[in-house]
Amino acid sequence: MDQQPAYNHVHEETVQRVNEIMPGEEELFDLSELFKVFGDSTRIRILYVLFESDMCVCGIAELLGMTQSAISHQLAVLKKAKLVRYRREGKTIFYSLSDDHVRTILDQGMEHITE
Amino acid sequence: MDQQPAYNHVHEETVQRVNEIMPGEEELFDLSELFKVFGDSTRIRILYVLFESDMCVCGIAELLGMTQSAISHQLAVLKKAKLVRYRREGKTIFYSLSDDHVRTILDQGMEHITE
DNA sequence: CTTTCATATGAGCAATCGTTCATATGTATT
DNA sequence: AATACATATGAACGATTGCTCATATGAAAG
Repeated sequence: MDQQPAYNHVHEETVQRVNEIMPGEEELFDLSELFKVFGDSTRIRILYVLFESDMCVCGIAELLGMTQSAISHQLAVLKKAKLVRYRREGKTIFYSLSDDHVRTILDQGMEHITE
Repeated sequence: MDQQPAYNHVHEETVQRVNEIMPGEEELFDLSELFKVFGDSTRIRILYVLFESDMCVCGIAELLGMTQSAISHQLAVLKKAKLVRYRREGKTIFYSLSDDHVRTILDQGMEHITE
């Protein structure tokens, strides 16, 4: 008896090519989680601050005119995504950017929206 | 009478440098809106499909194992962000990628998560 | 050890998001 | 015109998000 093809509208060849390049479930999850982090203007502003200088939490809060708590929550998100590092100096904790992908990703995004 | 400085923890010089490079309110909004679009694995999967081939809505739906409605809603989001184009051919509408930033942004994201 | 300053964290709330379901729009075929 | 097919869209739902508020942790100074 005939086996029905899984796809009717798409060439089987195309299906195979797509399946070859499609990232796995876990990679897709991690990738979308990463971009979610960039998907908030407060977090983007924090990253732009850190482009210029390492800074403590209350410094960032002052500069952006937001509460310490709000900034701390967002830094936790950036930290979890490994976009920022931190070091302790006495009572103060200084945050800094962890790598260059941050800048590249933001620059590419900026290019897209300004064309 | 002495004017109190606006910021206590941050050097005035740093404040100025940050204000110079910080994108304006509208740019920040657009930028975060753009990255929100990448922040969903269904939309990322659609983009990966379109890397391989232009495709109709029901084709994408079949390939990804999702409903036509769900895909159509997400394509509307991608369309609004100008990440995809479309052309009509009879009853069918074919979607395709609109520019190369999509690939660069996804590649940079992938580099970040796989290191 | 108590106080103070810097930061982190948990609960709660309004707002936003992604999907489903039902239905509307639009194009070709008869 | 009537039907069929491809796509779009609006309402509704549970889930997630970003902030606030109150409080906890942690380090230095007294």
